Amino acid sequence: MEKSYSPELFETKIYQNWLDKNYFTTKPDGREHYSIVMPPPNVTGKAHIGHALDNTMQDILIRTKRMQGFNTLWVPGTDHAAIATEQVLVKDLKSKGLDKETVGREEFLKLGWQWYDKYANVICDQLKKLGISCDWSRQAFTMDENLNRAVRHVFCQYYKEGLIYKGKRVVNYCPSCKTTISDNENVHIDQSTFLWYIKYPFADGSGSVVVATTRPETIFGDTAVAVNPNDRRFSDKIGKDLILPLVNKKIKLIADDYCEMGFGTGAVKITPAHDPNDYEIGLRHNLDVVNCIDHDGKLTESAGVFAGLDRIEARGVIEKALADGGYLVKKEKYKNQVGTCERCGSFTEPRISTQWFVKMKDLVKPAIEVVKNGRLNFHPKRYEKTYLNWLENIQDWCISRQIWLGHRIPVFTCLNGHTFAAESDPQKCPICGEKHLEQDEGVLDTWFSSALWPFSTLGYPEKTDDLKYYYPTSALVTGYDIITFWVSKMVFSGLKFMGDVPFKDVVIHGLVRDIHGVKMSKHLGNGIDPIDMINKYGADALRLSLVNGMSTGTDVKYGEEKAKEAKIFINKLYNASKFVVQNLKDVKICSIESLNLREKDKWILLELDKLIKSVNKNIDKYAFGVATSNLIEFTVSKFCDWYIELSKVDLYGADESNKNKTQNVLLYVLSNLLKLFHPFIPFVTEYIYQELPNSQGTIMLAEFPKKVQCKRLKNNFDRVIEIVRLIRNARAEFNVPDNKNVSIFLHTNKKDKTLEENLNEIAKLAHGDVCKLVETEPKEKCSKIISGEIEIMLPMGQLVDSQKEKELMEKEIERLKFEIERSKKMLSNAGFVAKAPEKLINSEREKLENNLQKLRKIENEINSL
RNA sequence: GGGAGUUUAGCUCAGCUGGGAGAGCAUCUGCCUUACAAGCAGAGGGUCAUAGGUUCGAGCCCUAUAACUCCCACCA
Repeated sequence: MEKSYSPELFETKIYQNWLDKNYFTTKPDGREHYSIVMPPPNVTGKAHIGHALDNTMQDILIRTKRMQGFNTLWVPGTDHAAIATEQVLVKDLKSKGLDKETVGREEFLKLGWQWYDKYANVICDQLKKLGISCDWSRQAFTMDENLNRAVRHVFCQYYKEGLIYKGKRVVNYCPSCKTTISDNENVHIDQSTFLWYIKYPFADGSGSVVVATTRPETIFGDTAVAVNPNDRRFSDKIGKDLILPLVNKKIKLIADDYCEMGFGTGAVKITPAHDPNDYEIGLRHNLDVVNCIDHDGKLTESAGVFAGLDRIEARGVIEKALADGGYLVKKEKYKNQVGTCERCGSFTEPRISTQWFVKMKDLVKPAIEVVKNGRLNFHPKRYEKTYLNWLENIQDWCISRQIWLGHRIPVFTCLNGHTFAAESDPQKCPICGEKHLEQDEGVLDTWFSSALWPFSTLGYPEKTDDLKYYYPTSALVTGYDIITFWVSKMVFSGLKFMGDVPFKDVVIHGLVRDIHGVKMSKHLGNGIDPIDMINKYGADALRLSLVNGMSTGTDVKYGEEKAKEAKIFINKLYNASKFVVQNLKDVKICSIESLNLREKDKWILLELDKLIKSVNKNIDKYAFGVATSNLIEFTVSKFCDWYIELSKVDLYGADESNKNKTQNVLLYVLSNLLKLFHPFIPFVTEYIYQELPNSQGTIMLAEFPKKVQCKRLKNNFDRVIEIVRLIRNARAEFNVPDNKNVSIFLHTNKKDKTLEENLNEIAKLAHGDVCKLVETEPKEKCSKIISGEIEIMLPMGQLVDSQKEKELMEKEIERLKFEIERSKKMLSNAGFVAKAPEKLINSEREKLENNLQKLRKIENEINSL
């Protein structure tokens, strides 16, 4: 083994070896399956720390299950992220003085594919550095031809069943991305703005109505003013004409329940083309729909002289015009929320347009059902609420986008006006035979294809063996931010087209934030590049640092320090392993059970057994953070601090039989520990495993430990640990430095095999030149410590300050008295004695007895001083 | 407006169905002991947000309050 832990020396090599040996690829067989589909990152993106977390968690599951003997499949892939990519391409064209239209759709799509091809493997290559064990031979892309087949199949199925319709709606529109976006992608942010109070005079000159609005620039789209039907202030005026300021058009004062009497002035302007509520009101009252903002976000000709103004600039201009005309009553500060585009951040514009929709109400019912009846489980469970809440209030899904990249809507119209959907490009109209067909201009929402991911990647719509064997998948691992976007869509799609849930467990993790809890962003420059971390600390350190101590569903605060710490720990594991390996050169390997085990061996094996059970349990619960803390705690505080230190007595001693026992136990514990650690830190565990004398093949395919293969592990070794601790404490209290050896004398009235067996060990760990059991007190002046039946005597001679000794004893007496009081109080509580479990009462009585005994001994001691 | 989460040591967080408050980092002390100074040994440090309640017993359960965070929602 190399002298020190240097992941850069072996990580890449090991990964290549795994790939070469095809350890990640799999196909259906007779075993039980365990499958995961990777949430596809954007193909043009860079791996960020969130991907690292997401994929590490999946890899932990896959590696564990693989070692447990399952047929494990992990399908990797990428998403085409149409809007984002199109934006980049448009910008690129612009820099060359071109635009989409001049290039043309066909050419533009070619550019798109060039772009996708260029990036196809960038992010996946980055993810490979993490060590993830997915089946790269199945790498998918949401724009792949077979995925397109799935998309069109599903679309046509919906279409046939009347679940897809084309409709006029007010939808969110991003004037910067120039496309419709779904409600999900429309993020509301708080803004400080104003409420403008505008006077709308009655046409007959009988006064006016004042309306309050946050959007004066939409005045040109007003086709009515509404008040509440129960509002007395207006009851005699309903139905009268008003003059629309600046436009001088007549509009009606109408009554509609939507208006709240208490808000603003009680009157609200109605702009059906630019507000979903107003649109509904417009339908009820049969109002005109006037578009006053176009697809560039500029005022239309309906704004007369103001036409062509940008909607945001227009606000000030209109305000001035209104003021000049005497229409502006007042303007007051106001806080509200506005929609912004998730991608580009610009204000979205509710705009009336014709779009394609999927009817959601019925589609979603089974998706609600499976969560309620437990066929699909969220971890942690509380995220079921997010999911259910969204599905129960579902609106129809706007699936059309006005861009060119992506899956084009497979709807065609012939010259005779027949419209139909087709799975493959048709030659003629199926109704009239007309050959001249026009395809719908729009493309589908990216999520339309991602919704099919768990089965489209397995071959759908073909009924493949993969699909039969690996579907439904076992778990989906993703962030909570994507539950409504994606998880819900996969669930109803899976249920609809496969007749079963797409996965049984949804494992939710949080966002990775910076060390102060702030969301990482390019803008703030607080992002941490996972590839940097890998280069500096190794992939294992990155993985461990992301997962250790995390709890599912909660945000992770992450700083470089954590990777550093993780590397320090792995270094410790590495060094411990190096120690073991170096001392196994002459080992005669035999089964643990065949050895005549000593107390200390049983002790570490029992601890290992507890660890194995806890790791298994916590991986099953997706509590990876608990599993790693337990692993680390065992490694450092049990294996390194105690067993390895104890082992030196035998390894450097003369007794061959004891040496061999120790060697075998070391080997057994270490190889089990490595296996348990492997899903979390795959590289270093593989590296070390290959150095072990009993390793066979890769650790990846070794059996994941279920329990220690040995019975009768009960032991009393904790007593030895306790004694060592007491001696160390005493030494520290009396300022006896570690490099000064002191003899250790133990006295007990009972025969104590554990002690007899471990005298050398105690001497070694407590820095004694010798450790002896004695019948009587030695002649030297000793400091005495009581541990139950055992008296520990340390002849520290002149090092000991008897005053100090007395103080310590008094302190101990204080403590004991306090404890005794406490026990007495509890035991004299009638309620406690009557109702508490017997076990607890007994242990309390025992404690009291012990403490009383100790107290007597120490009091004797202090008196004799 | 609706919903969820958080509040425990100086910092970051564990604490599973209620039975004597934990870890890591940081701080202090001693040690270069032949796996590891990226280390070892020891120590200090907490009214478990607040107020009530249930219970023999509450960090944990119930009720209210406060602060912070997030998600959802069409109040002009």
